[in-house]
Amino acid sequence: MRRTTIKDVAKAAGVSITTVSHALSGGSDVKQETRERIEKLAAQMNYMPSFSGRNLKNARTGVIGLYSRYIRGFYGVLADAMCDACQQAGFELDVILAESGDMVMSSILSKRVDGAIILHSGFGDRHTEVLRETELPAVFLDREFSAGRISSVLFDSYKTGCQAADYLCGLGHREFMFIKGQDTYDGVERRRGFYQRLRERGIDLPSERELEGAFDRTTAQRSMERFIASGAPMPTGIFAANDDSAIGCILALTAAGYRVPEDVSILGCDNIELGQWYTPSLTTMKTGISTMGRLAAQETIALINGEHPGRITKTESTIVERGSCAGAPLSEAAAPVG
Amino acid sequence: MRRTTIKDVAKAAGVSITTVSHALSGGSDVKQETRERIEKLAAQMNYMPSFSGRNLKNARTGVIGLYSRYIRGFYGVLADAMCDACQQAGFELDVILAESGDMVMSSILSKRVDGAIILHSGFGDRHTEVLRETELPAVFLDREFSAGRISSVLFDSYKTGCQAADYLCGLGHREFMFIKGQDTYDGVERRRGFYQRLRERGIDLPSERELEGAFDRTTAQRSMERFIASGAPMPTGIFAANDDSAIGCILALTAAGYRVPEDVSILGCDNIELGQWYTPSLTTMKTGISTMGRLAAQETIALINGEHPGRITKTESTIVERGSCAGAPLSEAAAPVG
DNA sequence: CTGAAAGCGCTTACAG
DNA sequence: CTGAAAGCGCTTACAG
Repeated sequence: MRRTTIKDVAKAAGVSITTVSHALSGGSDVKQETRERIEKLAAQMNYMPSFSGRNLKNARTGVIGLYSRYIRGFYGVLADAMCDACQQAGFELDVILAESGDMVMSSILSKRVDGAIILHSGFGDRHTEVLRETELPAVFLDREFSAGRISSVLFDSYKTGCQAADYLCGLGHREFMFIKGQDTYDGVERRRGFYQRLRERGIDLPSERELEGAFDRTTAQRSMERFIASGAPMPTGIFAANDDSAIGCILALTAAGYRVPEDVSILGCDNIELGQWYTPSLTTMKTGISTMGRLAAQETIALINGEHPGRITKTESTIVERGSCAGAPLSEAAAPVG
Repeated sequence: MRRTTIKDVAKAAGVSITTVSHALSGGSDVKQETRERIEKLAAQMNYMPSFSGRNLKNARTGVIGLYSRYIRGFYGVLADAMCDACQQAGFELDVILAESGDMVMSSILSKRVDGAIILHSGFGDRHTEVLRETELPAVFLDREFSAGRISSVLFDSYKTGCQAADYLCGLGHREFMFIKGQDTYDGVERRRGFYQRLRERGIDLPSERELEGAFDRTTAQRSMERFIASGAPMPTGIFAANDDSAIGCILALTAAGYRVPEDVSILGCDNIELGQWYTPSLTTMKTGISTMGRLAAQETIALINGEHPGRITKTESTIVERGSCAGAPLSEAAAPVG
């Protein structure tokens, strides 16, 4: 690969590299004529300062890194929102796909980014401790942690769980079921809020009515099929830890002859696009992924600028009422048709 | 931010920076005992060679850059597949979100990546010319171009268009419609193949039966509504430039009383996830996004390794038969029910 | 307004 | 087996 350096430009312009640097950075005084000549030459020669050369002196890269294992789906929406916020502030967003927490840490320790946004299940307490020692501005999206220059930006998933309970209770339901997600921050908190609010309302959710799930369609579907096969009475209000699980549930229920929402109401969480096209369309909790992405990027930038120390920010959810929830049926428990 | 450098490690270990470098890079001979002491110290001190320091000497970054404007949806699936292929070859994939072609070019000229995968509508001929001069290994995903160290990896969208025509003709259709996409490589080529194959079969597609679309649901839906309102006879076989447009069409048609696929068959393109859940489920051309991502990453790596000069690779589509296409109805033109 | 020089953190011949 | 020295491409006091 051919690389044009500042030396080449200096030689072509007949000046020192110092003058080229000055002319191009625009900072210090350079004679108008000289500056123009250099700028023209630089453009002509496709000169662009080397990232590494510049960074070695500056200790500032101008890039914010988003560290994750995947980038499809949820992550992509998040990243697009972050990108907008970064560009507005003059930063570039790099999505750095890392297999392990160690790889995330290595990349951070190699001083490639001015700030890091971390959403990686492989990033453990050990890494967090190192991160804190480096004093690099960083934002977590999947755990509640703050210190020095480290913040967290999260969904208020506990509250979301509470809202879910309130909504279903408001429709008159008294018999509930919860479809678990994975043991991530959001999975745990949504569950905790849902149970807590039911308890406050004097409603007990027995453990056999908590079904296994993994944030995907299939696991929830299988769990529900097993529950149906067990012959246990079907509750009328179901909260699934996310939309995919809710859809898996609906699939199993309708296959067994239950009507949604007439017999059973199902409330999802996330507001994925598919939800509005599904039949029945999915009633769900809208968590606001783009908002979170924007907030996370802005928080990272604020941390880089030293505007305030690390802190925890939470964003709230709103309900999206569609076709999968209705008032509780008159009889205590739901039964399949025919 | 605190930064541990090779000097700190050298001082702590009581050796020169040369020895630290040797010990950590693993290459040259260092006494076993010394190496172990240095490795232990480096780990303890959270030392990791600076990306910039190392890169300045090496002229090799170990990173492959994916340059695009967005990362959600389609792009995310692509990036995840690329990431797998990159990691297998010891490269890191960075997704660099750039607003403009100039930004892509600047990033490339700043020598931050060993190879670039480019999927950016803002990257024009002017940029391509500069790219060629830099001799940086690069792969385009959205144009047919090859030279020196530049390859293209593409969907064979012309052939996809041909297959679409063959499939609908095979079902007995003779009256067609095409829903346009945008003027991207794939949009243009899908159209070209579809028309060409119809022509070969002696079928003419009059211009009033080419409807405007923009690869999204809404534009296609509006176009179809206008067509219906015009009172022109409805063809029985429709090929939409992508799945979103196909869904827009179905929305407009069913709202007007047409039955899909009994009255009108609709064939999409892309095989998006939604297609299988939609009612009717969408018959579509599966283009293989993950395959393309993997191929693109492998091609970039081959170019970096100098295995062969730039070239053009195309991947083919396969039909996914579902519920939106059926045999042509007996009457010449479709009519809405009731 | 311009330039010589130091130095950022590393690697790599080269000498010992 | 170990280290002094040069140099990668830049920026930034500093001198003139």
